[in-house]
Amino acid sequence: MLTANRQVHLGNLAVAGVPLAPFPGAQPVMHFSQDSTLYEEGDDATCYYRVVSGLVRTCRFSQDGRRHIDAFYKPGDVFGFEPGATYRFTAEAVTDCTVIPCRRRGAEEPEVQYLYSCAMEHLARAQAHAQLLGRGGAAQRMAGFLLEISVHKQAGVLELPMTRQDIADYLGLTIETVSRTLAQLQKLRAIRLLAARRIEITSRAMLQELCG
Amino acid sequence: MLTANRQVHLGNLAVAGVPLAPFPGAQPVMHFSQDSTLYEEGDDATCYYRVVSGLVRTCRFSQDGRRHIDAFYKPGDVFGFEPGATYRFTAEAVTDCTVIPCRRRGAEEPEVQYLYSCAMEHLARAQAHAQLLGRGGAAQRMAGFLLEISVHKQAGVLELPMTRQDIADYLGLTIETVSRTLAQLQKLRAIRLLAARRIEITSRAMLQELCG
DNA sequence: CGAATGGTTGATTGTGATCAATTCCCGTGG
DNA sequence: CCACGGGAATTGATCACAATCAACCATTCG
Repeated sequence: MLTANRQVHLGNLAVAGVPLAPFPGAQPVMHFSQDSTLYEEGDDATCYYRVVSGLVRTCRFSQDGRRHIDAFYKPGDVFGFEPGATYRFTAEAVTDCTVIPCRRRGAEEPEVQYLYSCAMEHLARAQAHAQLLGRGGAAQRMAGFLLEISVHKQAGVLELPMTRQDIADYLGLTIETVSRTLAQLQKLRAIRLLAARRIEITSRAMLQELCG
Repeated sequence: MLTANRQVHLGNLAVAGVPLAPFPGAQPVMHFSQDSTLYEEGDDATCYYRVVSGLVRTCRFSQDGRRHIDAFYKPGDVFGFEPGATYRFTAEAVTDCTVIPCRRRGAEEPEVQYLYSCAMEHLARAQAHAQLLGRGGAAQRMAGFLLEISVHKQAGVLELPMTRQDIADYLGLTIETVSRTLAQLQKLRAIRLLAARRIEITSRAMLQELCG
């Protein structure tokens, strides 16, 4: 088992001990296994989802075969709502995961109120992502990514649920560059590579300085 | 005069002849001259705005001095609403422009309904921007940019209100690369450079193929 | 044990950044 | 009208960084 979010209690909808806001119109939970597809780009956007456990990615493919990862969603995050009638991204399970689907209804209250806050949350993330990609260097992007996924983590040790390819496609780099850049950050004493998927952040300050 | 949106009628709030949706809580219009600042990152986000005429950019500076342009807003677009209490970007006038400010009120109906659709619109744009920046080549980014700003334009000739530096900061490139890439696209017969700020799109299909 | 997958490391190439002149475009003033 | 000046844009030469191509290593699984 890659992920181990043992604190999930479906009964009261709490993740890691933190109770979640009510999720209007929730349906029974669904399980997906690693690398399976939750929905595909172009499908009718009948539902949006909240992640209960595991990690989900939304992505899209260019016609030259390159994959662009739009975002990662961790427990508590909501994804899959759309301005239009169809999904603009494909959603896939990075790890085995559990999600709560929720039928889209015709923009009633208080659903809109809730969705609005979600949309703003997503907006901020997408803008941050664009800024990350606009920044020149691989080190800057990598530093930004590490800070992004380690936010809300007080402990210095990160478990990365995603592969190097996932990271590369999220940062607009190649796996080789991701690997080299991590090695380089380790040489700078900003991080320590405990294992391929385990990273200790030894100097958050240095990462922040790197990504500006 | 750089911009010439002569069809603006303030009386009935129409832009280029197309009537705009009502703008709840609108205040008297404001004018800003080229390169002036509408608000700065960190200011209290008291208002959001709709562009009546001209072009507005939202941007942010990294501590190494590099500028990242988040988005351009043209007549009819709404910008400046925020998840938090302060602006996360600086807004500047690319050209002389006129905007309608609107006080943020405490999330009442039907304001939220309206803001929700704006947020989703912004979200889609920010995601598209991130994807543009994630794509490798300068030609791909440039092609994507040209398609983006020429959408809703049937005529083949584009008037660019922004400088090469603006384009560069939006695409995460340098002005030299922007210039060279445009020249290259011209050699491919995808566009024709009529003047520095006038571009004719001769093959939209080729641009689409380039950016995938 | 061998195959498969994911990750790292090395050598080389290619693309865009950087540094450095020019050229173009406009508005101004003689 | 033309000369001039200044900002914007283009073009050229070189350099740096990440992509690519290619082995190689580590771990897991049959």
